[in-house]
Amino acid sequence: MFLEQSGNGIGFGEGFKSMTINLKQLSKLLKLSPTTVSRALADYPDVSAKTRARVKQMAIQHGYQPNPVARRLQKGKTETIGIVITPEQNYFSDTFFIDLLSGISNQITRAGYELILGVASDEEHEMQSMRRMVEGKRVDGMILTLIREQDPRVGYLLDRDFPFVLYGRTRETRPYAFVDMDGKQAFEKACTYLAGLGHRRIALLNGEPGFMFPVGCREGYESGLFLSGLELDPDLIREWKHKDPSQSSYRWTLELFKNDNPPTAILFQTEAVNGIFKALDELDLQPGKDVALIGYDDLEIARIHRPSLSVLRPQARDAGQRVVNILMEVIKGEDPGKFQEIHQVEMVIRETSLPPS
Amino acid sequence: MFLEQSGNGIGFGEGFKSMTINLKQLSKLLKLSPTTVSRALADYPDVSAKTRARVKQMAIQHGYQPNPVARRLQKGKTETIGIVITPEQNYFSDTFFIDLLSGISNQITRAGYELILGVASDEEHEMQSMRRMVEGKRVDGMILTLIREQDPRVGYLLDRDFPFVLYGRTRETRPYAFVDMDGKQAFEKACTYLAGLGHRRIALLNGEPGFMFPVGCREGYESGLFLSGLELDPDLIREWKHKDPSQSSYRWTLELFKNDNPPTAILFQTEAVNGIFKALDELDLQPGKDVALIGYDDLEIARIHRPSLSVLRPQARDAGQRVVNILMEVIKGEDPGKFQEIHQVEMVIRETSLPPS
DNA sequence: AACTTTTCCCAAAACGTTTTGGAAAAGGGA
DNA sequence: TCCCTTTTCCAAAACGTTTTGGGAAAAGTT
Repeated sequence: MFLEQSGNGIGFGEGFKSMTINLKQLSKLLKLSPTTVSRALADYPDVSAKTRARVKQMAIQHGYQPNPVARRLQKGKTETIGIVITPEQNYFSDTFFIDLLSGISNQITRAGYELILGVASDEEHEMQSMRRMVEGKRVDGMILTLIREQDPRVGYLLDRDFPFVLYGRTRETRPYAFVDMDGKQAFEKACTYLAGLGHRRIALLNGEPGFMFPVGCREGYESGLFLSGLELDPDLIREWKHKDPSQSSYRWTLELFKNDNPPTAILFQTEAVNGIFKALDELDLQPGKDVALIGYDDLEIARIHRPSLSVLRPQARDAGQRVVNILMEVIKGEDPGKFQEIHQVEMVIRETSLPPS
Repeated sequence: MFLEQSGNGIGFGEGFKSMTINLKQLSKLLKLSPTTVSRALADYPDVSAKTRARVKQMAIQHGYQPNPVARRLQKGKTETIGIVITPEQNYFSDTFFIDLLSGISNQITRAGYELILGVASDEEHEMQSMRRMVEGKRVDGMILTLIREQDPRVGYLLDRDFPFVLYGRTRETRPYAFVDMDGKQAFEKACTYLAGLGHRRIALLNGEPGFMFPVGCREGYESGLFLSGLELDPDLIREWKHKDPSQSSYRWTLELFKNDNPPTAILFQTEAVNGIFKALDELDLQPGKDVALIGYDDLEIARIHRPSLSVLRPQARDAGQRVVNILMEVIKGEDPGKFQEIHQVEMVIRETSLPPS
């Protein structure tokens, strides 16, 4: 027959046998060297247009795809990006993280790369999972999410010059690449909007300290108050817990209204909305009517709820795509410091942002 | 110096340079052949205990780890498992899917394998993403979730004898491996429990047809009614939409109570709980008091809500681990038909499963 | 002492690509 | 016709492992 090779090739047996053709077989079919076939497919100029066409046609006909493992070995690249998620902090709560992941996956696939996923139960395993990827030469680059103010992962990767991009920011003086949402600007916008409606007592139910994203939210809140000529009242700031957003936000909302001079509006991360709704319900306060609400992240519940929740909406999918594009540049050797993007956050006014009654 | 090799090895330059040692370098350090070092590390019996110890010690000292890409090429395995998720059906809604993923990731890492993730926006891309993995020789096996009654993915994989395991089941006569939750038994249990409390009008707000899991739920519901001597009333069965669980369940709940003889209890998937709560609220019915509720899946909201929601709780993490263990067997060549597991589902009685008032 | 067996090690091949460094063939200009 | 380019192809090496198929030395056996 055509193929002299024995072990390797067309033949059916027990279990899964790859029925795909490899380079050597294809080149034999074409009566060309593997070199030429490889170069033809890679559009090198030193192969004639005629044979290139012939090669490509035959490759398509036989469904030839270069074995990625072999290519990776030769190229010295894994063509793989790593990401580690931690379910404990329920980050996955809704569409937001999935949108991010969707954007990431999308671009990675487009580049012909692979996304490998680690799931870690806590900070320690998170680091462990990342080290396995990095030191085990399993990935060319890392994507980091849910960044902490002091984040050991960033130092680790910087120390060994390993390519990575943050979704978020951290406190680190050395330059690194990141894509972040402008939480500050978002909260400032929401705060001045509410103040513009006449609200004078605006509360902030913020994310847990230690993580970086609440920092920007608070800055924006404070700046918004200032721009609106309002005093900052520490009694109007509370922080919910990541492990248990609903419960903690529930308790803190009740707390807020024990105040002699309670808030007429609350800014918060939408994750915490269930607890807030529940507390308001108990207090016989109607969301939107008695208390204005603006959440950060446009989760399903925000759209569904009646009254529907006004929100700040980050474009997570776009951000995910940018993260990957940047990471590819960094992997190529570009200076990470060049890639520091802060994305604007849109405000969606729905039914819970009325003037005070 | 020690190493004659030039290109490859200890040396710092622009970008990331692997500072890890490879087999050849390690063997030179040990004055042994690469063969022997490799075999020593793999615990072959044909290397003396003394040199084995020496090799291992040196390997640890230099942090040697075999390059996975090279090993994969030689072994003809990718050491990689693929999974494709579809955010559109908001499957990710809460802890359930993450628990599953956590169990999966856990076992995969333990086996030294990798989990690669595809994110697909719809059925078509889902298939496309899977084909890329399978035909591109990027994985040794696939894990499938969110299975449909007629699921083209299963036929595709069976046709080419490619190893896979379902989390769930489908309508397919050829044998295949799966791990599924006993939704039937769960709903039967819940239904008879409610009937035992005296409920005579028990409604089912079920998942969308087309997917497989609502089938078992319905069977269990019907069987539970039968065992309790209750009539099946088609008016008490409704189906919410995957794309929009809260909205559709909200509408259907309102509908249910337009009935002349409205239900006193509802069985449903916890995903749909927000809509149900909202509808009951509007109808001035108190969950648990006026209407008993039992949900399928123990999401955060179920624990948080007051009254807390009685639920059927699948052990998703365990199931994830089993899926991987089974997949490893199938990859080894075991008959997939041998691995068909149906896991029991626990019932957690909380505050919404009281007798009718 | 002369075998046989066991122990311990290794050179070479293989996995499937891509890259390197030519070499043969074809074309062009005198 | 001869030399010089350009075009077109390819053999061999390389990527870093594991496996194959011995082979030499040491240990037993008679």
